[in-house]
This record gives sequence, structure tokens and C-alpha cells, in this order.
Amino acid sequence: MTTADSHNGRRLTARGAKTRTRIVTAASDLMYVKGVRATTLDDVLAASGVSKSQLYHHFDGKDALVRAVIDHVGERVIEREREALGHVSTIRGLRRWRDALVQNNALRHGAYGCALGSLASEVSDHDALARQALSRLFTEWQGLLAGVLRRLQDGGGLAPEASADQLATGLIAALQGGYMLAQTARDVTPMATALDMALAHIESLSKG
Amino acid sequence: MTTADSHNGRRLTARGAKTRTRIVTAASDLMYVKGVRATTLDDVLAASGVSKSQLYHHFDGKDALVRAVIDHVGERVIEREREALGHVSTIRGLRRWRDALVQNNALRHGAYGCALGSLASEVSDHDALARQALSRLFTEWQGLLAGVLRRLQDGGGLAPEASADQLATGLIAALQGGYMLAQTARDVTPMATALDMALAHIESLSKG
DNA sequence: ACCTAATTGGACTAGATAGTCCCATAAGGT
DNA sequence: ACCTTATGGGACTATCTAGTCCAATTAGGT
Repeated sequence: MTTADSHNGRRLTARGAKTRTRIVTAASDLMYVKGVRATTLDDVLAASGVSKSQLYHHFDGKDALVRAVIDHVGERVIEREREALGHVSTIRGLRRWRDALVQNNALRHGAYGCALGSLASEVSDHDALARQALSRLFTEWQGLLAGVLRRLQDGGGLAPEASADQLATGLIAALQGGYMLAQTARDVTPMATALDMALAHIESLSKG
Repeated sequence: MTTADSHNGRRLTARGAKTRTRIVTAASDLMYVKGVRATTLDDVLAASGVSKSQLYHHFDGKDALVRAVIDHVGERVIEREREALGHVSTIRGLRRWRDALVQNNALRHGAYGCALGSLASEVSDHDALARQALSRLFTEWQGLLAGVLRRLQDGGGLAPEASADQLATGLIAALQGGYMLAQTARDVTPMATALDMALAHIESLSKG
């Protein structure tokens, strides 16, 4: 938790925590689908069934709510990726990771893009704190991928002179760019193609 | 021009065309920096120095203006890319293209991202017509890159069995993902790294 | 039981924003 | 010259939205 549980260091009862969570999850869902700017506080209230005073009791305003949403979505994504990547040490494992992402995105025909990427492109130029939080999350994600690549190197599946960090950055970029193209085309194909190119490159470095 | 010069098939005098252009260019700049949703019509009026009736004379509303902005920005980007890529037929030429994009983005420390990509991620889930226009623009851009790769193949600089189209898609995805990561980190490095990975992959396919 | 603080409900306000309207002026064809 | 149409200025409206406020209720420690 990078954000305080309550915005003013107040104590938080079980009921209060539950309300806070309801607000954040509702806001997260709405902002993913409608976008941050297009999601109004009234939308959040209606979706979560809480009143305005509760929202302002837990958050200083919309910006603070957006930051809480970033923390929440970030935690969910990182958790998912940690489970998916934490013990991967082969190219085949990396391909399974790719398949899961592609299949998941195919369900929506590419719509909405990456939960983190959409937030990032909408918020980065507008809120410095939010941007930094997102930047840290991407760094963490990149670290998980770099870990996989290093394990690959340890097992001889990737040339030791390759830079795991740079390859991980390239892999995330391909993923994010793929998400965006898929969102625009309403078709997963470009996302799959982009990931395949990145993976093919990594694989090719085992035969260097 | 995919959009009619005037929204109702009216005739357009030189003065009218000039006003229309002033509106679109001002809106394009504002929406690039502030985002589409955060740019109000009053912002556009103030920046372009025209009155509200003129705006509604030329456009049916904000959505129509956004679509005109997409056409305008798209034309500019495609024109720039056509000049940069139209006659490139070597890896070195592709690297010069990379350098120009990276240097240009470095001037802003990554802020604002790609003119087309930012529009795409903000608008794709909200306006089907706009999304389709952007999708066509990305396809055109991808076609320019595929052309380069095919010329590379003709000159023996790329294995003929490689798919120029898929590599071009991967290249654009790396670029767009790189833009997004650079925007979030406020640092061009990830964009440069992503492009370098894509180019290294293409280069590696000449020695297959 | 009692007292303090957390929690909740919801009306209310100030300001922003997309869109409308009406009338004035300029242009260009005939 | 004249008449039609394009262009222009800007006040006005309806609505939406973030944020405020106050009073009522619940929880939890002692």
C-alpha cells in the first residue's frame, strides 16, 4: 500500500475499510471502461452505492481517488504477473504467458487495452504523482520479466551477454504497443504479432 | 481529405477555409498537450481567436471537431513518415529514422507521447468513427514500414522468407509502446530501447 | 451505560461546458 | 447594383460536475 488507508491519518474501522474498498473497486472498473476523465464522481457513487460524504470522507477529491485506483489496479496487475511469471524459466513458459494475455484480450476484441497502460496514457501528462506511481509499477513489471530472462540465461536458454533489462523493456513495450494497436483495430492480432516478434527475438538470442 | 470541407456540403470561401484551418490546428495542438477530453471548446476558441458561431458553422459539435483533428494530425504524421521512409531501403536508413524519432521525443523528455497514439488510446473506446479513421492511419503507417522492409528484402538485406507485414506491425508496436513508457517515465530511454530491440531483430534476420 | 470519533445521508453551491440563437457583416455571382 | 449565401460576434441556456456542509447514526473503547 503506497497510499495511506485514510486520507488524514484517521483510524479506520472494518466498516469504513469495506466502504473505501467498494469505492475504489467501482471507480477502477468504471475508469477502465469509460476512461478516467469520463468517469464522474456521481458515476462512482451510483455504481458503489455510497453517498458523496463517504467518498469525500475517504478521499480528498477526484485526483486522490484516481491515485487510489492506480494503486489498486497496479496491485492487481502486479499480483497477476507475479503469479504468471514468478517461476517461469523457459521460453515455453514465456509463450504460455503470451497466450494467456492474448486470449484474455481476445475476449474483449482488444477493447479497453491494458488496465495499467490506459491509465498511464490518460494520466501521465496531467498528474505528476500518478505518473510516478505508474512509472514505479511499470518498473516492477519490467523487473518480473527481467527475472524470467535471467533465469533463462542461468539455464542456458539465453545468451549471457544479452541484457535482460533491455530485453524486458522491449518486451513490455511490444506488449503495450500491441494493446494499443489492438484497441484501435478492435482486433487482437496486432498484439499477438508484436509479442511474437519480441519472443522470436529473445529466442533467437539463444543461438548466438 | 476523408472529411468534407464543410459539414453540410456548403460552399466554402477562401476566408472560410482559413478559419476552419485555424480552428483545426489550434484544436490539434491543444488536444495533443492537454488531451481530447480536457480540451474545451472555449479553449479552442481562445487559442484560435474565432467565435463560437464559427466553430458550430464549420463543425457539428465536439465529436466532429475531434474527427477533423484526427484527419489533420494523421495527414501530418503520414506525410512526415512518407518523407522519412519513402525511399529508405537499408538498415542504416531505418536507424536514421529511429534516431530522428528518438531525438524529437527527447526534446520533450517523452511528454505527450505519439500524436496519433495519444489520440487513439483516448478516443478508440468512445467514438467508433474516430477509431476507424485512426485504424486506417496506423495501417497506412504500417504499410510505409512494410515497404521499407520489402525494399530491404529486394536488396538482400533481409531474408525473403520473413514477413514484412508482421515485422512492420511489430516495429510500430515497439514504437508506440516505447512512446507510452517514455511518457510515463518522462525519459526517452525506454522508447529508444524498444526501437533498438525491434531493429536488432530485423537485422538479425539478414543472417538467417 | 457513556462518550468520543468514525461513518453515513443527501441537499446545496459555484463554476464550467456543450450547445443554441439572433442579428450583423462580407463575399460573390448575375 | 442587388440578392443570396457564407461568415462572423457574442450573449444566453440547460446541464453536468466537483466540491461543501450539516445533521443523523453507528461503532468501539472505558
